[in-house]
Amino acid sequence: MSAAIRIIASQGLGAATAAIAQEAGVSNGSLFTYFETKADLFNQLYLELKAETAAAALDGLPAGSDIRKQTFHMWSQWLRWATSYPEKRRTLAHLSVSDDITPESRQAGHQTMAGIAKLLERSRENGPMRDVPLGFVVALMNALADATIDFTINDPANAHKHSMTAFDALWRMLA
Amino acid sequence: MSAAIRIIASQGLGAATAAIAQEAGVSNGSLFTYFETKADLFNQLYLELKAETAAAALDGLPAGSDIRKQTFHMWSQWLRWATSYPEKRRTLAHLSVSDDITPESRQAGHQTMAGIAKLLERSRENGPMRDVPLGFVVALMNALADATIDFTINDPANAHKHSMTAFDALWRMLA
Amino acid sequence: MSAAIRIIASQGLGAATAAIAQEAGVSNGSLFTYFETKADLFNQLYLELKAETAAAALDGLPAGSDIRKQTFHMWSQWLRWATSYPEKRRTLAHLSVSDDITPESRQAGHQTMAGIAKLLERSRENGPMRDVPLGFVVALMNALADATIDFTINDPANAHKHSMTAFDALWRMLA
Amino acid sequence: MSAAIRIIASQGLGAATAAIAQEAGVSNGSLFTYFETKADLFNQLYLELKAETAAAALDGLPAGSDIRKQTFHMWSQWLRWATSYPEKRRTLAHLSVSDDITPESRQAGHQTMAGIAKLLERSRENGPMRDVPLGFVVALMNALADATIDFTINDPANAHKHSMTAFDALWRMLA
DNA sequence: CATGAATGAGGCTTCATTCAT
DNA sequence: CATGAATGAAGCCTCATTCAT
Repeated sequence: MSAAIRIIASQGLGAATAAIAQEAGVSNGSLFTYFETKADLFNQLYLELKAETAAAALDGLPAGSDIRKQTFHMWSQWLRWATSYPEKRRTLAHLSVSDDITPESRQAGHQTMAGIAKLLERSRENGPMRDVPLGFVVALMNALADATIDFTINDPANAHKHSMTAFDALWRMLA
Repeated sequence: MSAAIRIIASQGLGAATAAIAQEAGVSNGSLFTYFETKADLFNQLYLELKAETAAAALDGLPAGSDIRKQTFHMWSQWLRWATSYPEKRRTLAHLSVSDDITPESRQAGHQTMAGIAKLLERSRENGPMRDVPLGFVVALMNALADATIDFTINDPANAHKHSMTAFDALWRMLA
Repeated sequence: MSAAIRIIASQGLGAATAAIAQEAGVSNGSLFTYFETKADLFNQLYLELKAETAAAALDGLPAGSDIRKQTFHMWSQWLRWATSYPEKRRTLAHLSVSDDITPESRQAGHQTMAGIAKLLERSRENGPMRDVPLGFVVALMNALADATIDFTINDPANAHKHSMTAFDALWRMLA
Repeated sequence: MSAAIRIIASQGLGAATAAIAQEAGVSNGSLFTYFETKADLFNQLYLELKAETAAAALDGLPAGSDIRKQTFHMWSQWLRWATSYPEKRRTLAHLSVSDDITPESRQAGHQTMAGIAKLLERSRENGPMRDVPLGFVVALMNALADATIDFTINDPANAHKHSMTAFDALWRMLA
C-alpha cells in the first residue's frame, strides 16, 4: 500500500501495477494475491487514505473546548496532515477523481468523515447555513480545505497564515 | 472538439482517440491532422473550455450595478453555464487534473479568468480578505463554485437555491 | 529529385514522402503526379545517381594515355565525386540495399557502368585476373571503391593519400 | 533470435515485430519481455552475428603454419560460414547498414574482429600496405569478402574457385 | 496540373492479468 | 503463498496514397 502511494503520487493512476509491485519489493504476480484487481487496490487505498485523513483531523480533539476551537483544531490537523504527507494527499486527490472508485467506496469514504460532519453540524447550527443540507456544507468545507492545501503546497513557508486565513473565511461562512 | 467533449465526458481522459474520431465522424488518422497529439487535443480543449467558462460567467455583466450585484451576476452565469452544459463542465473537470495539461496551458487558463479575478479584487477590497493574496482568494472561490456545481448536478431541482446559498456564503467570506 | 536526395541522405529511406515534397516546395499530393509510387521515385533516383556516378567517373577520360593512367583517372574522379557530393553518395548507398529497387533497375544500373567495366577489362587483360568473370572483377573494384569512400569521409584530410593507396592496391590485384 | 534471423533475411528490417514473434512461436507481447525495443533486438542480433562470423573465421586456425596459410584459412572459413548460413549473412548485411545500430554496437562489433585484424597486421607487415592505417586495410578486406560472398551466393557451384581468386587478389594487395 | 485534407491499414509498444513452477 | 514469464488486447501514431476542389 505505501509503495502504491509513492508510485501513484509520482506517476499518477496510470502507473503500471508492475511498478507498484517492484517498489513494494514483491513480484508483479504477488500483487494480485492481495488485490483482485488494480481497481480493487485503488478502492482499498482510497478508503485507507480517507480514514487516515479523518483520523488525523480528529486526533487529539479538545473535547471540552468550545465548538470554534474544536473545529479549528480539526482544520489545523487536517491541513498539517496533508502538508506533512504530500504523497498521500496527492494520491488521494488522484483517486478521488478516478472512475475506478466505486459508488460504494465513495459512500464509505463519506461515512469516514462523519466525525468531521458532526463538528460542522454544531458549527453551523446557529449560523446562516443552519438550514442548508449538511452534505452541501461538508462539500463546501472540503472544497475550501483542498484549495487551501493546494495553495499551501506551493507556498509552504506561509502554511500557518494560509490555514488561519482560510479557517476564518470558513467560519464566516458557517457561524 | 465537440465530439471530444462528449466522449471525454462519458469515458474520461482514457477514451481512445479512435472513439473521439468516430464520434466526430472522421477517420482515426484524420484526428491527427488537426491535433499533433492526444495531449495537444487536451490542451486545446482545456483552453477553449476555460475561455468559454469565463466568457459565460462575464456575459451581460451589469457594468453600472454595485459590486455585489455584479459578482452575483457572474456567479449565477457561471453556475448556469456549468449546469446547462454538464458535459463541457465534466470534461473541463477531467482536463483540469490531467498531467497532460502543460504549465503553459494552465497559465493561459488563469489569464482567461482575469475578468473574474478583477471582480473578486473589488469585492474583497474592504473586507476581511483584503490582504490575502488574490490568487488564494480566486482559488477559494473556484473551489466553492466547483463544489456547488457538483452538488447542483445531483440535485438540479434546487439549482437556484444552492446557487444563492453558496453565493451568500462566498460573500460572507469576502466582504 | 534533389530534394529527395537531401531528405534521404539525412533521414534514410524511411523518410516520409511528405517530407520530400515539402523540401521540394510542392504539396504532398503533387509528388504523386511525377512518381506513381514511392518505390518508383526510388528507382528513378537510383538510376539517376548511378548514371551520374558513372558519368563523373568517366568525365575527361584521357583517351590517349595508357590504361593505367586512364583507370587511375576514372578512380580519382569517382572518389572525388563521391566525397564532393556526400549526400548523393549516401542516398545511393541507401538505395543500393533497398528492396524497392527492382531487378530491372539494378540491371540498368549495371549497364550504366559499362564504360567503367571496359576500362577494367583492359586493365586486367594481361594480369592475374584475366580469366575471372568480368562481373566479379567489377564487383571487387566496386567494393574497394565504396570502402575507400567510406574511410575517406571519416578522414577527409587524407583523401588524396587514401585514394592513391587504394588504387595501388587495386592495381596490384588487377595487373 | 533465430526467428528474427529468418524473418529479417526474407523481409528485411522493415519486418513487423509481430512477424518475428510469430515465427518464434510466442505472442507479440512476449518479444518485449526479452528485448526492450525493436532496435534493441537489432543491436543484440548484430553483435551475436558479428561474433559468430568472427568465431567461424578463426575456428581451427592452424597456429603453426605460416601467415599466408593462416590468413587463407581464416578467409576460407569466413566464406564457408557466409555461404553456409546465407540467412545469417543476409541479416547481418541488413543490420550493418541500419541506423538502429548504435555507435557502441558498431564499436563492439569491430572489437570482435580483433583476431582477424591481427592476422592482417602480420600479413601486410612487410608488404606495400605496411604504412597504411590498419583500419583501412581491414575495411578493404571486408569489402572484398562481402563482394566475394555476394558473388558466390549467385554462383555457388564455383564457390571454391571464387574464394581462391579473391584471396589471391587480396594477397597481392597485402603482401 | 496543383493542392492538401482525408483515409485507414499497420506498426510498435504497454500492461493488467494468468498460471505453471 | 511467491514468482515472473507469457499473453494478447488495445492504444497512439505514421504515412503512402487518393481525390474533390
